[in-house]
Amino acid sequence: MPDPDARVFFEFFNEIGIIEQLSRTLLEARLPEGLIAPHFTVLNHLVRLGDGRAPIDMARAFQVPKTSLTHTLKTLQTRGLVTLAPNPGDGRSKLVWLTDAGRRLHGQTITALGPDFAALAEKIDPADIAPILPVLKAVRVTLDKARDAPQAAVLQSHKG
Amino acid sequence: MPDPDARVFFEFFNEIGIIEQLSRTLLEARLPEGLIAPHFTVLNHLVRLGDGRAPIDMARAFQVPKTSLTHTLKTLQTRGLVTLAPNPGDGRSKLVWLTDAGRRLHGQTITALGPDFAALAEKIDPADIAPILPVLKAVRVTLDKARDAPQAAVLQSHKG
DNA sequence: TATATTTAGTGCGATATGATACTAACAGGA
DNA sequence: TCCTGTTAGTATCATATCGCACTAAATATA
Repeated sequence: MPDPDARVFFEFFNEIGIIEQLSRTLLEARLPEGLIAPHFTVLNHLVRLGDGRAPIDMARAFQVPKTSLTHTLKTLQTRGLVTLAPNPGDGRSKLVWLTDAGRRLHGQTITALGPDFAALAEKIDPADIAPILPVLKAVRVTLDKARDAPQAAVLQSHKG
Repeated sequence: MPDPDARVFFEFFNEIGIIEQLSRTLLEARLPEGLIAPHFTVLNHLVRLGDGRAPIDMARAFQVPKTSLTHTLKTLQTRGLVTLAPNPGDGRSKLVWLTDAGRRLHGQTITALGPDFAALAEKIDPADIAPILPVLKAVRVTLDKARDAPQAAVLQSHKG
């Protein structure tokens, strides 16, 4: 690691990884027994962007293999948090809909996280967080494009 | 999510999660078949902080259950990247040592990531990343303390 | 239209993660 | 020293992740 630029990114991704793990643990402490972060991610996606979406589109959005999403959706379906219906526009596909229980659980989880974020806000000034959001977004978009760009084959996995 | 402060943190953790996944995919594309991010994390920890460490200390450092680390170490051991020896100072414990192959693989992986980081540096100015590292570190430390603080029992999982 | 290719979803198997429960070893107090 | 509680590691089991291969449906091409 002789290159100082590379070192900065290396440390950046290291911090990202640790924070992701800590925040995931926090989220999962607020979810009902047996539900983990990926389940909430699906609910959150459907609430924020609207339900009635195809699993394949969600798998792409989350950058996970479609087999993983199939499994996640099966658990959510079993617990009555989403329903899967045929996609009228494409016989191969399905559409995922939130149930009332799913929508309710999402709201309850957000509510349960409120005190945690309030406590965090006492230690970390949100005004320090807001300005770094655009940087994070730029990194995310760049990594995302690199993954999709054909010429950046080196960055591609065989997920899909 | 009525509280604007909470919203900032929510979006922050959302970006963190996505970047973590994309960067993990990138790292794993640079690792040999069958090795994934947690394996590299162990090698990196031992190279940077020195080997001859007890598994329990590493489990705490990574915030993973010790059973998960046992499994990770078993794979690294099978592939000849680390060795496990008795801990002379504690009969219950062991010490993890890097093999030459393990140290070599770590270096090779860093080298392999060089071009990726160089490409990233063309899109994202490292000078924009450096100043946010202290903020990320502050968030990480705060979450970490919250997890350990007894009075913040709500933040605690039952990992350990 | 007929055929070939691509795509959405899933079954299956291998590996990973983590909760529970256990053993062996350490540590503190009587 | 003995006893009690704690701690490090692991076996086991349930669930999660994801690559591979398959089916059915859509799309492209001849």
